[in-house]
Amino acid sequence: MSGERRRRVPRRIREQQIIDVAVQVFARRGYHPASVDEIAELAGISKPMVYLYLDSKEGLFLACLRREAERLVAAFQGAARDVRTPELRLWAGLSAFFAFVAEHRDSWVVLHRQASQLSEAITAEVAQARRAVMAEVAGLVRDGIGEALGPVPVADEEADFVAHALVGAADSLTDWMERHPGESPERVTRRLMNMVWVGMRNVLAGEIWTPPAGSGAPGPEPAGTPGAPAAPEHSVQE
Amino acid sequence: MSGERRRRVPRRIREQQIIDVAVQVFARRGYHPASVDEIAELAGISKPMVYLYLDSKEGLFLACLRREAERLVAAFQGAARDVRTPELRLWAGLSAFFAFVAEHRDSWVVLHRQASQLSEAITAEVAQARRAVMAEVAGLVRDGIGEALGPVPVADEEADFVAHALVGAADSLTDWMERHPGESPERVTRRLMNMVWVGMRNVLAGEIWTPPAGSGAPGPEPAGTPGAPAAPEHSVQE
DNA sequence: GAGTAAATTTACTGGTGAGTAAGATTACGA
DNA sequence: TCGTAATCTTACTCACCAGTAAATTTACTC
Repeated sequence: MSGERRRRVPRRIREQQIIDVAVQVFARRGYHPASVDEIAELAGISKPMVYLYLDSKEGLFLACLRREAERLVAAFQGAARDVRTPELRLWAGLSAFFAFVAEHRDSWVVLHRQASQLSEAITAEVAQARRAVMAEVAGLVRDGIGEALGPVPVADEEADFVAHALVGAADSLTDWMERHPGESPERVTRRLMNMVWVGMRNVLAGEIWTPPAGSGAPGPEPAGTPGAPAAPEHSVQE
Repeated sequence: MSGERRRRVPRRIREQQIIDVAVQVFARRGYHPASVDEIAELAGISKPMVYLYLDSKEGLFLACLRREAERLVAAFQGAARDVRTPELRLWAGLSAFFAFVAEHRDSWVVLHRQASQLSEAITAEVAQARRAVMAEVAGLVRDGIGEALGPVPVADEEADFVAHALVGAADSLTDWMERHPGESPERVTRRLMNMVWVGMRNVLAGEIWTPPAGSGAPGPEPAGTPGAPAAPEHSVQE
């Protein structure tokens, strides 16, 4: 066959190669079922190299986590930078998120789906990453709404609520995108923004929608609309 | 305590006891790190019993999955039944969901977080359960909007989009609830409904919100999509 | 071309956990 | 009372996999 001898490669590069493969394998199999042997083999290397460079399986996973999280956050912030209004920054951030996931599906799987049932350190890392994203989004929300709505005392709690809903929706829409390859990240973003933009303002300004009273529905009755009209009229001050 | 001899128990009951424990352990540790030995021990039973009744670790997990999914769907549908308008049904369904998660956190963890990186059969089961939930929600959305908006041609695709966003948001808000124990499921539901109700109509009626044109908007999409046939990239109708 | 540090390998250990064989014990009806 | 079917246990096997010891080879420097 080919006389292709396995060339030696400096540590930095090898590390990245290992992490590249590891992200794929972790995404494919999940943390525990993934074996270091397989990762080493796919990386065209022997197992002790992995341990020499990344310390342990957990260390390897942490490295994957950190690198991919950094990339995602960078994409998010990079898109939002240099954009004037907070509304547009939110748009840009979401758009970048969808584009990122569309292009680096493995990264997203590792970051999100796989990182639950792991040992302390990892769980902490993931939780921190998630908190960071939440904070970022919550900030955009707060700023965006603050500007659009004027000096309204926007409680952090409210912004946090909106951020959670937004991130969760975006995350879930990731699956939807997978089944609709024709959809561009921009289009998905537009739909999502359209879906929540007005509502965000409502929530942050205090709740407006209430479940129409009566009608064996759960909960107390604020008794706002007696006849339970199908669509509670919203203050859509666009 | 001491003199208490271990009574024999008929199969049906033992199975439920085993599943009870398994749900806890799977939720706590995750699928792979969970050991059948531990589950057996906590169930006050020896390992072969588990294999006799549930066939395998995978069978055990599947049993957990099926039971908890059934419970969740039952709660969801039970709440929506006997409610007149679709809008209220959606409200009732979401409310029931939040109440369920608040009360059976382990069930939700098993159903959602743990069920990703597993062998064929399990992945399929989970995917099916998720699809069922999505379909349910999408149906409510379509009906609710259809009634509120009159005879509008609501594409299934649009309803599916909204359903994904809704379910994802609800899922994520689960975490938010954990950090806000004072919040009742009803209140969370109200906020979420307030946030998306108007937007849903917008999305289903065709997109309204568009990123304001020009303004140095995010253009970080250099990679060629110039000839994209499916989605007109810059349909920024002002 | 030595000399040296970095890159890399072969060949192991030890522990853990899924799954099972073979049999012991209890309830329960005829 | 006795049989028998269901319930339950002890005591294994076997494979897989994280992690390591010790050496071996390559590249780079002087």
